[in-house]
Amino acid sequence: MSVQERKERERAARERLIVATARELAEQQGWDAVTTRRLAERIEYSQPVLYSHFRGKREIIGAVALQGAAEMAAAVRATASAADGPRNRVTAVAHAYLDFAERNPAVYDAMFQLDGGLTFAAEDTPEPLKDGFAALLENLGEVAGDGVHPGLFTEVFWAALHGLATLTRAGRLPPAEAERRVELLVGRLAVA
Amino acid sequence: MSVQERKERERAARERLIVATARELAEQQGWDAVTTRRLAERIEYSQPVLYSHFRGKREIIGAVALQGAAEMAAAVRATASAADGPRNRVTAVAHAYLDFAERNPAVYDAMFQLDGGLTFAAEDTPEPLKDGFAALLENLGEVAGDGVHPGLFTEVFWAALHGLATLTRAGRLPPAEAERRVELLVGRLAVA
DNA sequence: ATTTGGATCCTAGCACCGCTAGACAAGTGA
DNA sequence: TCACTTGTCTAGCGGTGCTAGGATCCAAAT
Repeated sequence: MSVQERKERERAARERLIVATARELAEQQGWDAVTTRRLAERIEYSQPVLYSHFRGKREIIGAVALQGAAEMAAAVRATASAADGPRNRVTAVAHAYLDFAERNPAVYDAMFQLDGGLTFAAEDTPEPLKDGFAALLENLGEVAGDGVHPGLFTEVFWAALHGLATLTRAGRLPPAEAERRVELLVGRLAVA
Repeated sequence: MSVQERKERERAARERLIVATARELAEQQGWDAVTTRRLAERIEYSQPVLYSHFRGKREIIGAVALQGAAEMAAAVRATASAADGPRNRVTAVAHAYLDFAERNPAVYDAMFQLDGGLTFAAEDTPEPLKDGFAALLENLGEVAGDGVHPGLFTEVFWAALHGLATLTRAGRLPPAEAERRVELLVGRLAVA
């Protein structure tokens, strides 16, 4: 059985290599540059090998997105736990979110702009995605205010952050005043 | 000179036909289905004709985006002018914006998700885009609150609407509670 | 030790994409 | 009527995601 186990290990390692390489290539040159040919060449296998791990390019994007969701959840939790008081936590979460989006634009695209074939807001939503939302909920729910459902509040806050992240990065908003926009958003939405 | 004028008229008409057909096709089957071949076939000309009007597919997307921006600005102004009181106007604007995004998903994509080669937030930004932002500013600026720059407030409000629009349509947010999210957003952000 | 069978991987190719060079026809002015 | 410009089309380039079918290699069975 040892032989089979080794093969499975190697196969899993190659799958991780594919995802990591796709992510790396996307961050370096954008998702348009992530073609199945280039990706195959980088991992030093032929194209069809990709399709023995994933149904297609979409699923590779989805895998990068899941990895990103887990990292973002961790980043949010780490920043939030270092802040004291609900209000400071909210500010910290907002910054952690926007920083992640800015520092990992390709991963952020995989999560929210591209079609990774992932299901959101449903029962069969993959765990990392649910957990990413949970990380926001944990820290934002406490400033939802009386009579406001924490989940709903988190959705609105998240949507606002998402809007800021995407519009800023696409050049729709001047980056200079980013910090003041965050302050305004947190100041108005969060009920201390 | 009359012959030349007629030709110019016909040429302008054909250009409008291209944009209208691209938009129609995108709304019917999504932007992925808008290929230069299919588009050429629908307007009953060959592919190269498209390139005598536009530099490429990107510019066609941009033309649809500009058309959409003008329509959205008109929709926002029309809805806002029918509401009395600053607060009602803000709610009306939010609904007009989200309705437009929901009813014209392909146009909204052309404006904000796809690359139409347009410049935003700069001097050489095309007029319809500036005017679209102006339409928001006119109605949102009055509820920015003391000491808050109306432009900055509008940017934040717009970002929030954009986040709601995109996340909802991409299935990231359950559509059921859309109305309550708008209420929460307007209630918190707008200073009466 | 040899053979066999199955897993693994690659070469080659399909249909499609955005885009363009160059041939061809149609209409204009002399 | 003839030359010429203008407009349009056919054909094709290099690229895309994806897959069929054959070659190879290696573990298990004889």
